[in-house]
Amino acid sequence: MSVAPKRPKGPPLNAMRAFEAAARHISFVAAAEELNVTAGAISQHIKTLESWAGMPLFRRNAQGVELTQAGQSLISDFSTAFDALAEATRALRNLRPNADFHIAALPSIAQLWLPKRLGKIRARFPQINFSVTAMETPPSLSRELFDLSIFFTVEDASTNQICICRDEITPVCAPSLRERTRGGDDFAGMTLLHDQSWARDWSLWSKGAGVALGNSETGPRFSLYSLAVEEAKAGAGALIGHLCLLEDALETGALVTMHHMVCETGMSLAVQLPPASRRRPETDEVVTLLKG
Amino acid sequence: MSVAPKRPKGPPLNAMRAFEAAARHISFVAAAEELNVTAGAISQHIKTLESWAGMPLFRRNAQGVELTQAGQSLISDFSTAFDALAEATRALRNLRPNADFHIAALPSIAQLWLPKRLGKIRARFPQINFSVTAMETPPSLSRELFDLSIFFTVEDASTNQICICRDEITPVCAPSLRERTRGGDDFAGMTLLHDQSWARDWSLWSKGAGVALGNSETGPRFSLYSLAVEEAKAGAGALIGHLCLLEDALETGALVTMHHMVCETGMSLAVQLPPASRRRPETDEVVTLLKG
DNA sequence: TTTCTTGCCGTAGAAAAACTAAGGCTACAA
DNA sequence: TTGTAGCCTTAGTTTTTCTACGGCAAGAAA
Repeated sequence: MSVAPKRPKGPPLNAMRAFEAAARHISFVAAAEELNVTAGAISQHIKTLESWAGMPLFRRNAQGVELTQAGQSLISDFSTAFDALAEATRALRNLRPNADFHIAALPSIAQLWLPKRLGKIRARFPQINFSVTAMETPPSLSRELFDLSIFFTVEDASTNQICICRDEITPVCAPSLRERTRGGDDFAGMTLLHDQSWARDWSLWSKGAGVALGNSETGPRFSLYSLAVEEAKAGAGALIGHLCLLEDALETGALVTMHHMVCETGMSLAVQLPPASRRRPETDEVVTLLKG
Repeated sequence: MSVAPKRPKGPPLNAMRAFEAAARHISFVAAAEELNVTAGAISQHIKTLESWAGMPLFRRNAQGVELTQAGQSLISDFSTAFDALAEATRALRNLRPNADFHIAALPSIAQLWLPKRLGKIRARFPQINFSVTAMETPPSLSRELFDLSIFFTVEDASTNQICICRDEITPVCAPSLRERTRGGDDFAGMTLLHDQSWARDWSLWSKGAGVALGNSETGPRFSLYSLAVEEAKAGAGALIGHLCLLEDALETGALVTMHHMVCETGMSLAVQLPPASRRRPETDEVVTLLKG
């Protein structure tokens, strides 16, 4: 007879969210990072959903996943739904008058560029808690609860993006080291300091400036740019300076430029905002203070 | 410095779902029923959400809840979001070729009216599992995973509603009891059987037919109409018969009508369908078989 | 070839969330 | 006054969810 006693249950919401994130990134690890869990958790969620649906949604390859036909067909419905849910979440959060203001930024920006501006912003909005989350890749502002993000990106015409300054690079070092190469092009004997995630910087500048380097690959690597900056200040060698990140150090003389050639990387330090409908009321003023 | 290490977390999804349901029904109990949990669970979810938001969303009165200003302002965003999510869920479920087909129906309809039709439907779609869930109030077909519902409702012009027949009532009893009142209006000495949720039936008919009843309130009450029907068959007394539910019993002679007056209740036995975009492909044919 | 790296899987145990059950309170109606 | 309807709270249990860690396969690098 099969008169079921219970209402038919939908799949677990968290599993759906995991699927949506994984489908958007086409990667379990990326989804895991976005949701602040381990990849194993995502894997389990997806499996739950697949068993609920009765068919696989991802094809697992050794070097990554891809969506199956079935998975493909769901992505737009799910994205729409979770967009709407993010909107609702934002509405919920914005009920609170002085909710925390969340900023996402590249670690180097968070450490070297932001503090000075943040001071002014805090002074302007003393009742609001500003919190800064450092991360390597920009979060989706339509999904996550960040009120703005600051990263190096290529400029686009979007009105949600406010460009602060071009990313310009040139070698810098401690004053005590400068004399050796003053005016000349002799980097051969110099220790070159590298940032892990900006490994191409030295060769980029070398090419742009037309200056030959002994070997642009060798030298200590740092996982955080600010560590490399500290080493450079201590006289450990030459560093490719991103000028906008070194305002303070150059101003105080803790670091000095080593060459007159300055190259653009093609990126810009830019503020990214959520869609207009979802912004916090303080946003515009905060942006103004960031620019100033 | 307040450099937060973790990404800002949204509120728990289940709490949001609970809020949405509670806000839609303006009742924790109704929400609990829809979500198949206890009211206590809803209460906690709402509390979680309120503490996340930092302000109350419901005002608790002794005889029910009402939304606060803040709660009011959220309802449309949340409804939109969960509508979209329901859509996505449906898409997910419809991936499976022969997924179960879920029917919601009033208990009396499920027991007395549906079985005969369901037999034909099962014969037509042998590979599909049809399951029937009995409930007192129609589910929201845009939220829950039912493929159609069958209830007594007032007719409306909606294309999602297919009217099967008018609800007509007249007293019935076992043949052995009929002689006493044959042709006459003497219900005074008769035991009147009542259905709990159709308590007004006897007085409705009495008024419509112009027949005085000794006391239309007294007599055994049954929580399920089909129990009352069984009692009536056994000769326990007179029952207000809903003709469309008694086709079988009248045909086989297990019950007979007691009076020539038949009243309409103003309701109709009607099939309700989900929005067109979300229907199962089998739906139209199933409806045809239900009508036939 | 061998070794490294990346990204997913699986499992076991731990942590957190969600749920139920039961008792209580308030307001309204009979 | 009693009954009923609704919601609340708390405690304890069940279920879900997550982490940690070892494994495996494929491509890249040595």
